Amino acid sequence: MTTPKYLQIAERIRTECGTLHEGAQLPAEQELAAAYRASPMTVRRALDLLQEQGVVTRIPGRGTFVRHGIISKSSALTSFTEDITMRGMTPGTRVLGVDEVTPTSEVSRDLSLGRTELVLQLERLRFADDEPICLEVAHVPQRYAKALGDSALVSLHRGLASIGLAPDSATRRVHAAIVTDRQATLLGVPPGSPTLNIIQVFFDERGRPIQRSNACFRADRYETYSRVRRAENHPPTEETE
Amino acid sequence: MTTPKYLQIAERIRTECGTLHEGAQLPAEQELAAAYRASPMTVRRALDLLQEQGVVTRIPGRGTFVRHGIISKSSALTSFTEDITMRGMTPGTRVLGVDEVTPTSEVSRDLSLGRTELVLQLERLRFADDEPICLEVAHVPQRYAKALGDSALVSLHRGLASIGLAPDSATRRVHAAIVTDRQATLLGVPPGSPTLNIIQVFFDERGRPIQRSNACFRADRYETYSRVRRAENHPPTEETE
DNA sequence: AAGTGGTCTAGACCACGCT
DNA sequence: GCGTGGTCTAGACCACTTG
Repeated sequence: MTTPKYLQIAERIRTECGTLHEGAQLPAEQELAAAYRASPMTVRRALDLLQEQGVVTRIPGRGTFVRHGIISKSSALTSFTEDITMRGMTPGTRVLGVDEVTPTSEVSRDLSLGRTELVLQLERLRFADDEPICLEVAHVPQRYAKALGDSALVSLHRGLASIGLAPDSATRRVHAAIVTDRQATLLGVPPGSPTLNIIQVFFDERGRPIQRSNACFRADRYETYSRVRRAENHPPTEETE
Repeated sequence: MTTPKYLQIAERIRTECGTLHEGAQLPAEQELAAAYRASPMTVRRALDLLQEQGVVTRIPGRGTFVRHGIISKSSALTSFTEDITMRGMTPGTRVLGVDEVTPTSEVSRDLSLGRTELVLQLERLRFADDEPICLEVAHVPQRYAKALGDSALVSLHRGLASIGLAPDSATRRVHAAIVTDRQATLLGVPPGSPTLNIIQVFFDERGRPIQRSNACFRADRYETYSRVRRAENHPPTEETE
């Protein structure tokens, strides 16, 4: 077994949750332990994970309950593929277009481009279990895109990483909007539907912008979930550095 | 001892880290277990917490090391007032209603309420520079609300903090929607306008849920912004596409 | 009183980084 | 080979909710 048992159990429970209705009660931890032939502590750890990811809620003295919000999760630097697989669904992608274009002023500013620099524009329709979820437009400075070749069509981040430009941090803006006609058609939602838009600018470890992404999600199938903590206050004594 | 031992140990190790220099190696888990007179699993859980909070780094086969350099979690736990002030605007609030109500099943789950427990519901219209931008509905378990009195009307978070229930962490869900008729009227936007909805559940330092908030923002006047970093795991693993 | 999750124990074995 | 963290066991007791 290369993958830890608690992760295997978490996956099995996660898919199990997919077949249950919202608010359904899961078997008690001891029963789960017996069912999956593991010790209570191991099952507990799997449930800890699922709770952290918003898949279940646990109420002391009551039980453990299913909680499918919509999709989502994103507190760290996550990709669409990670987000979807983490919810037990199968991600898919259809490339709609690849072009060299003159960037808009907003793209140019976000990527710190020179005045004459072009960008590679990659437009993709994203799926979860064969249903369209997201229309994404990505931009990469042309000087990086050349080194990418066709690997960009497979996985943009992996392609960038292979040429020494692994994303290390990102800025993220989230806002709501109404679908455009084109978005409505591609996403298969009626006109007037709301969308959740996430604009990210990725930076490598040296702080250079390497990619911008404008992702438009169906609001009825996607939400973000994250856990935040109060500012970390303590290095109480000194921070001379 | 009402507070769990692993939390006590985490606090002691945390303060211990404050007196050590960056990168200093902590004693092995077994030594820590002996020093704090706890079992290995309990110490492990304390270290899990500290690692998640960025206080220490653990490297398999090497050891556990102090890491008080970084901080700046993605988006910290902020209140509406802090948020608006930080954007250079002047916050304002109008209380629309205060009631004791039977919670919906969703509120009940999020706050881990007993089946018969009531909640204090506080509905507020929030302003930035005298313009309405957010309609917020907050819920507090009745057993806490009693100790609050009228201080809740001034500042909910400050009131909770004054009775020893300072928010320490929160879960945050963000999704998009279309205004209801009532929201449109209160926020002063036309029907069919998009909204950015943020549902937060606040927890005290012991992880007990103390408040839930459902905030509905005008999409034309509000977006979230955050900076995220790659997970601090090991350098070169995992995909980000 | 019964059932649930929350905590805790006192060990075990493994994979890994080192020398 | 040694020490480290990572996983896992098979129980135990407690606090809590519910009938």
